[in-house]
Amino acid sequence: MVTMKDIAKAAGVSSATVSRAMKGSGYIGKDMKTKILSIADSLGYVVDANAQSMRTGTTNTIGVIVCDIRNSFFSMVLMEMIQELKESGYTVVLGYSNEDGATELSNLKMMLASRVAGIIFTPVSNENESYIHSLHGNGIPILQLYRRAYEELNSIVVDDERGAYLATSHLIQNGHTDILMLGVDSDISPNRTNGYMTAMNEAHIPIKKNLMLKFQPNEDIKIEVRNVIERCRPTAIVAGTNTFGLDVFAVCHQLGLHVPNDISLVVFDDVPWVQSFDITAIAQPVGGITVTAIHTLINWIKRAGMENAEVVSMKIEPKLISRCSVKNIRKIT
Amino acid sequence: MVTMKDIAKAAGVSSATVSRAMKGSGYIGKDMKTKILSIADSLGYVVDANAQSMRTGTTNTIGVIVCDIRNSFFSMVLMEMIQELKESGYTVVLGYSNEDGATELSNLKMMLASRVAGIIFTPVSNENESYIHSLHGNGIPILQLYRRAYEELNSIVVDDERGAYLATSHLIQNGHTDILMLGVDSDISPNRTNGYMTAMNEAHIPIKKNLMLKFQPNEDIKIEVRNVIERCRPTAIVAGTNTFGLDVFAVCHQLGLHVPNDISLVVFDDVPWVQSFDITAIAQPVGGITVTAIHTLINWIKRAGMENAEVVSMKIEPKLISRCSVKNIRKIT
DNA sequence: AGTCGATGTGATAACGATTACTTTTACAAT
DNA sequence: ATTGTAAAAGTAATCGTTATCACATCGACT
Repeated sequence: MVTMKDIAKAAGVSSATVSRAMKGSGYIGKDMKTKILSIADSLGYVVDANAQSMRTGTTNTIGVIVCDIRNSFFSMVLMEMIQELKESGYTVVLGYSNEDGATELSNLKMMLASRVAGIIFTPVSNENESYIHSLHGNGIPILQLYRRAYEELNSIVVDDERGAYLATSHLIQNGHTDILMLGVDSDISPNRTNGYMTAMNEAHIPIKKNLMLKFQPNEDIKIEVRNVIERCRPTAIVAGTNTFGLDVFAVCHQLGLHVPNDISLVVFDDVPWVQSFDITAIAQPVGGITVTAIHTLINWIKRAGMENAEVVSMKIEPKLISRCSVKNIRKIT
Repeated sequence: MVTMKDIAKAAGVSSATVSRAMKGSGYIGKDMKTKILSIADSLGYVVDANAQSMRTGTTNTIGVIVCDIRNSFFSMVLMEMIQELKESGYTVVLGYSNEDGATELSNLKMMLASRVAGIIFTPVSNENESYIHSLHGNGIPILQLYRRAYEELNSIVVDDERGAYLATSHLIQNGHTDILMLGVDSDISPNRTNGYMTAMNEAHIPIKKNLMLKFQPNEDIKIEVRNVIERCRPTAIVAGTNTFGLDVFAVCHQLGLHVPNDISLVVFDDVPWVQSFDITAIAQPVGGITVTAIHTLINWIKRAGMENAEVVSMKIEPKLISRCSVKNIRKIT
């Protein structure tokens, strides 16, 4: 590898001058600068980011941990983040927690070893609290995205409760009362089922416990959903994640049920397959929220040292996108 | 941040001893080792991977560049890779080329700056040849995955031509002759349409040029597909990527056509939505190929210095998974 | 003429972990 | 008692970059 020393030798100057030419900082002669840059270019010089960060004590690396890449929603989020971070000059170190706390922890440790300048992650649970705190104590800005497991940490989330409320209300407005809610079971966000309950209560529809279920985010729920559909015959379903929505379709296919004629469906997250199959969806604003998250984090990084005591906790409004997967079954009056 | 020096001071030894205790290499007393490790633990010590790599001249970082994360297939590939690399002790730096050569190049440069130990990527085109060569010249093992843009570089790909052949043959066996091929247009892999042609020729079915199309991998092909379907009324479609498959469904929905009754469909890549909607698919073996790719790359890294002149170029067999999206329209004889 | 300040460059010391080399210690073999 | 040898631990240099300090040059102004 070509180093600054090599360039210095070729240009007949010291490596300090080469450094100044590269960064454009400090006093550097105009001619010398162009000369050095052209030599560097011809030798194929590339900075050693590791050496750079060791000397400066800072890196331009951001750690990102996603909980589930199979869920297209998180793929979209990841894509947006990478693009935005790259534009801001950051390198992304990627971890994958697979909804598992221990894996999340080992990823966090790896990122600390890489001396990341900040971390964005979708927490799996709140079981890594002490470690997260030690990171925070080390001055590493941490941002929770889409889930808020740690109250005292910065977070940007979508109002899931509101989303479930919108979905359920929409179904109620279309005449449905036997609505199956496939919620996410997690000590972090029991919110989606709350929204369901609010909408049902508001419409004075009694809630049947058999129709309000909670599952692990990465659970295969086909068998249970099939049982519920056969036993309770709901006329509509709210799928709390888009993978749950896929499972619903698989079950409907097994049972010969058609959406929306036999059963209506609203799905969380407006991902490509949901769009192509024209499914009514609760859209979480991926683009906006992601860019906001990145810029927020970068701001925290830049004013390191300043105590940013205030915990930022943003909550973003989801939208219902009405498409063709909901049938109006209201009796004509 | 806690350094080895801090631990050394606390333990009353030199930092060299601390280093030996950490690595377990060289001569180190048993008691001293446990003592040092416990002190390190209580102080919350974490190695500085940057300092480590500067000193040793090697990193345990692998660069991964994906071309399209929206395509669930690549999400699955990425997920597998991260898990496998993590198990092998590597850190992943992620780049996203978005099917764009210039973006690919800037990602490659970033990775060189990070002094990655190796690169796995799905090339966009062969336009970055000279830069790729310079990386190779710098002794960085590079592996092309799923696409082979650079002949002289190691590659692991699936036999796309064979996949298209399987898909087309399957449709022909089910009585279809007017088969629309939605291929991928790229100077890298014109193979999928080749397989289509082979199958058609074998069955002595004349190929209509209107039915053999090529598109950019990330192109929105809905309008063109709609036009072709309306004009040519094919009875079956081979979607060369699963995003093309989604577009086909969107168009069918617009036109009121149902799969498989009105039109049959075979899709490339056995991703979650394809499984849930019970679509006949050409499955590329994600798990196997990915693990193979990782291990291959790690082997190259480990025996750096040895000239590994032979270019590894693996081609893996795709499989047709027969499901419910193909209708048998053969006349009963 | 002499002082000041602005500018250009060199020399050098870190950053934190590793390692070749050296020193010390312990203990066995002669 | 002396030498030999292996284990344990210390010393210091090194990786590539950059920040700090020092030095030199030049023009301008009192």
